[in-house]
Amino acid sequence: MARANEAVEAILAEYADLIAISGGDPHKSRAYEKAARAIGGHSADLSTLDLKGILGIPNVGKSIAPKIQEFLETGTMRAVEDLRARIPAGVRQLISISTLGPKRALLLYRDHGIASVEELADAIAEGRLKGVKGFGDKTEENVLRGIRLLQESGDRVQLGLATDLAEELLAQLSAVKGCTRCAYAGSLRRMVETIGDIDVLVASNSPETVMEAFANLPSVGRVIARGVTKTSVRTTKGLRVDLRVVSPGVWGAALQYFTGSKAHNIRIRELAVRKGLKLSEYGLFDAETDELIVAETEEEVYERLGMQWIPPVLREDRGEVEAALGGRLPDLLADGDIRGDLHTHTDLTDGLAPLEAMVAAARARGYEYYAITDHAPNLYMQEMTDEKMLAQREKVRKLAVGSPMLLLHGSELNIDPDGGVDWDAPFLDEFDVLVASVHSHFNQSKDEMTRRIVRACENPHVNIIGHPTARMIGRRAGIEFDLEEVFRAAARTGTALEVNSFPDRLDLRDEHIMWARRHGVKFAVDTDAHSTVHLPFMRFGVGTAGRGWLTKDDVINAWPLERLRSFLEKGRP
DNA sequence: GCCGTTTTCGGCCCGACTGTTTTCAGTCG
Repeated sequence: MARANEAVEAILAEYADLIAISGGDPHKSRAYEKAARAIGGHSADLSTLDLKGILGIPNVGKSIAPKIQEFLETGTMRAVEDLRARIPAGVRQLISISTLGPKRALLLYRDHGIASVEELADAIAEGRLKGVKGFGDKTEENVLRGIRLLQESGDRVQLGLATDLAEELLAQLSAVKGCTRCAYAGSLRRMVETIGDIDVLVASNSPETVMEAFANLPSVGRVIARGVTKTSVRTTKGLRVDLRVVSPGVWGAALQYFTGSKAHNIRIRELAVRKGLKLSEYGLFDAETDELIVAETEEEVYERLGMQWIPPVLREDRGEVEAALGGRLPDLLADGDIRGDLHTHTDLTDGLAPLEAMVAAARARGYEYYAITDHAPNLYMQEMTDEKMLAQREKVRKLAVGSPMLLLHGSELNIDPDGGVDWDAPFLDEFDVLVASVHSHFNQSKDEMTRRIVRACENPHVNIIGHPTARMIGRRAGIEFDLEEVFRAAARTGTALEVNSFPDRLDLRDEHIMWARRHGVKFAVDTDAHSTVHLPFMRFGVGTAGRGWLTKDDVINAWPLERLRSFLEKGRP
């Protein structure tokens, strides 16, 4: 269920952007940015807090707190409305283009009247920015690349956002009289990394009632189309949702059909045809007599076609049909298989929650073990020191006493341009687990980058390569390296590759996971949590791992402690 | 605008990279 925090975080972040674009005090902009982040990561739901409680959130003071209250009570923030009136939404979109910040966005708008990404693309294409201060050939090229990335993601939203919205809709729909079952289908059910629209399926004998209730849900902004079996709407946040209502008797066939993928369904239907059958969203039929054979559950449909039921995350026509026919589907990693999280942060660096809160939240998830891996000193902005790290270790050791959950003390190291990491061997020796990630120098040549990561794998202290491609979905393409060579090195050296569960990373991605697995690579499905509220992101990592065909044997944090321990030793003396 | 203290206002993540304005502003992590 979505909390009030997310909406407040979004509007404060927007205000921060608008201040920056309008040429306001950069520190003020930064203050709103910090407040937005703190609220997004705050463990309590804002709507349960009074003014005093709101003021208790770090970086929220006597100016921002009343604005939050205003927003919670009225749904708007006057200060933001005022700036929105002066700066078109399209101008704000300009700064989501990588390499384009508030200064140049302001210049483009004020001096050249460019008020949207499309207008900027046109202006560059028509050469209207030639000679404009700050826009040389290289800059134009970078901006165009940024625009392409943005346009490729189009109207798609990240998996996390779509999941929150879909679950909220399902909760509301299931309360509607006459709704006997409801679920989301489509790319969301397959846990694809970005979602174009949400497909919701309802089983009901009174479709009109359900359609009527759906069109009037609070999160629905506009009804695009309304028919007997299908209603399409756009939510207040701009995401398209298609609702389909079917009779309860054909639930399984409909769910199978609307889950897709298209390629998977084509394969399944061909299979049906060869067996003298016909499959549609209304059921599996005898092709000759049109007699209904099965339709009520997905399991029956797959079974009648002579195959195992296929988990939705596998339905991409990437070999799952053959495997299901042969009874060889993998026993996929499931949420319940995860025994611990091996990559998390606290407020000692850029996290938002103190160590104790993170540990308590992890314990509440029932983990057997849990690693704290704050940033290492070479990421200078985090201001980590040996002393701070050692003091944290003391705290971790004390917290661990008497705890049923084992605490591991680690760090997220920075892989430098040559493949080296922070600290020397004696200092590294004292950690329980070490993640190493690329945080800088993203533009090295492919060869240099490959050598860099292979060297990190070869480091006997490095257990996990964090977010291996360093991509940010819709914002930054990943770094480029020779995947084969890195996968071979990871397998050879006993270095796990991370499946980072953060919805804007999901890194490695599904195809890369499949590929790496064939080389015998092991994986760590981690959240990279910077707050207690990020720990549940684990489900997105598990979904992505499933899309990559991983079983619990492939994932080191699904292993019993002793097996994990021995992996982490990595043959060190 | 927040924070912390020097309790009343000054500092705010610090360093690197990139492209271009050839001496540094803008952007990023």
